[in-house]
Amino acid sequence: MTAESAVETLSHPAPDTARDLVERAIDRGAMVTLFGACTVEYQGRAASSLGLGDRHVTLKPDGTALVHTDEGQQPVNWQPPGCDHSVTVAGASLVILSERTTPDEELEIAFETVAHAAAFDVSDPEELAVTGTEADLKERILETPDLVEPGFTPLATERETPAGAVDVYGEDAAGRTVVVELKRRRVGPDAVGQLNRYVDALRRDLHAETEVRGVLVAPSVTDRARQLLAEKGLEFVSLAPP
Amino acid sequence: MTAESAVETLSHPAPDTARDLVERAIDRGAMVTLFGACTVEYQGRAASSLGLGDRHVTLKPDGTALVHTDEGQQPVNWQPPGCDHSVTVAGASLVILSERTTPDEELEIAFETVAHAAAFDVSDPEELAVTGTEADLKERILETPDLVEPGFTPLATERETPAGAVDVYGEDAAGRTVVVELKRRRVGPDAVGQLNRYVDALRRDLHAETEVRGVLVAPSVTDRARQLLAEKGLEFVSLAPP
DNA sequence: GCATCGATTTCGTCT
DNA sequence: AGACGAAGTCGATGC
Repeated sequence: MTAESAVETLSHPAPDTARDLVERAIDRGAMVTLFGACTVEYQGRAASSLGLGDRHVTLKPDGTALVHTDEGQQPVNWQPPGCDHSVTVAGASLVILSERTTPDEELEIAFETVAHAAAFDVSDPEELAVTGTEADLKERILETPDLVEPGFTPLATERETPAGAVDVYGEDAAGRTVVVELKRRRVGPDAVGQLNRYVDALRRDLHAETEVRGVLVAPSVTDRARQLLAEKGLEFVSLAPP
Repeated sequence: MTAESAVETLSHPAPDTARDLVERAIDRGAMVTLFGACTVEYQGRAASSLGLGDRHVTLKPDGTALVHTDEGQQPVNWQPPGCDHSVTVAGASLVILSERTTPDEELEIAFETVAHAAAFDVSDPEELAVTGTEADLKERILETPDLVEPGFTPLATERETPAGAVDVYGEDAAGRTVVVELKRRRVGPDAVGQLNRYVDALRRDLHAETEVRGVLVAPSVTDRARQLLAEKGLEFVSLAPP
């Protein structure tokens, strides 16, 4: 990150010229972008094929590959971090190959035409700071347990059960065990199923005479989720992250 | 998508020059990319702040915004399709603002330095064709129901229950109701919870004397998922998408 | 518009 | 490496 960051660009380069730039950029750990008409083939956990069209391709120094069309937030094709990228010229085409193992996956991008190629030297020392997450909601409850209900006492977070870890584990004013499942946003049936699994597991694990309550804490619930809560004898408390 | 796709680029432009290019590109429905040192602020469903660093920014004609660092497949910040993008100059900075309503969300990218700016005219007539999905697994079972078990007869797909839609609904050789939940890959406790919700719901809905079996079809299960299946009296059949 | 669920989910954390 | 659950998840479908 400098006032004059190192940038190398080519407009409508010949395949050989583009290959040289991409090869050098990958070698020195730069970020590469390509734009042009290409086809994309993927094989791995699934398989896909994409006919000729204009796309924007990004190769990151960590081994990520992204193929973006003009629509959508998600790339139309991609490869996760840790892949090996290589570039070759096949006839008049520039071919990008991105591969990895465990699982075996391969992404091939064949540019019939490269309209633009660029290499960027990237320096990014900063970490993203996010608020409004489930972790923030948990802290809020640990600071003010009464928000769950008067007399609630947290005893542990991430307490392990045979069905997984409970977000907040505690007891109510009457000494009954309380399992709290937190969600940062409006919840559906899946969250009720999750809470129910934990309550079930603890009822099995703890002594038979121990009463176990399950409380779902979230900003709101859907109708179906509320129905499922009622059927399972579980409770809901409306609360959002700070 | 032409042999000479329209591409406009600037290296180390002045803020005003970059603003003009970005503004014109947005107006004509082109894809915009920017690279340089910037800060990013987000407020909406959550909130985040990102200090100064080199990033690659993409603005798509459908209103998507993406901010990528040198690491990770996911953008460090973003805005989904449907947002309004605007560009202004504030002092020496180029500021990109991306906004939407329902929910109210705002992303502000302030470039201290623009190392590169580009506008791409995109034409992409092709649709992605994917195989190896859950839908492919479903088709496989409908074609050859014996893969679930000899004598299995599918009666409906996406059959509605009070707990959600069942992937494949049918009956076994003895006439018992069978609920099949499909997963394209190895499954954990969540899938068992899902299947259990459907089975529970149907046992309530159907007459008391009707026996309901639940079968999870996936390539494999985790130990915990297998344990939960056993506790709930549910079954597992190993099968992968074609 | 909301609800539900799949996804080549990705990502972080912990075992 | 695998398991488990969160995510500003996104995206597709149905109501």
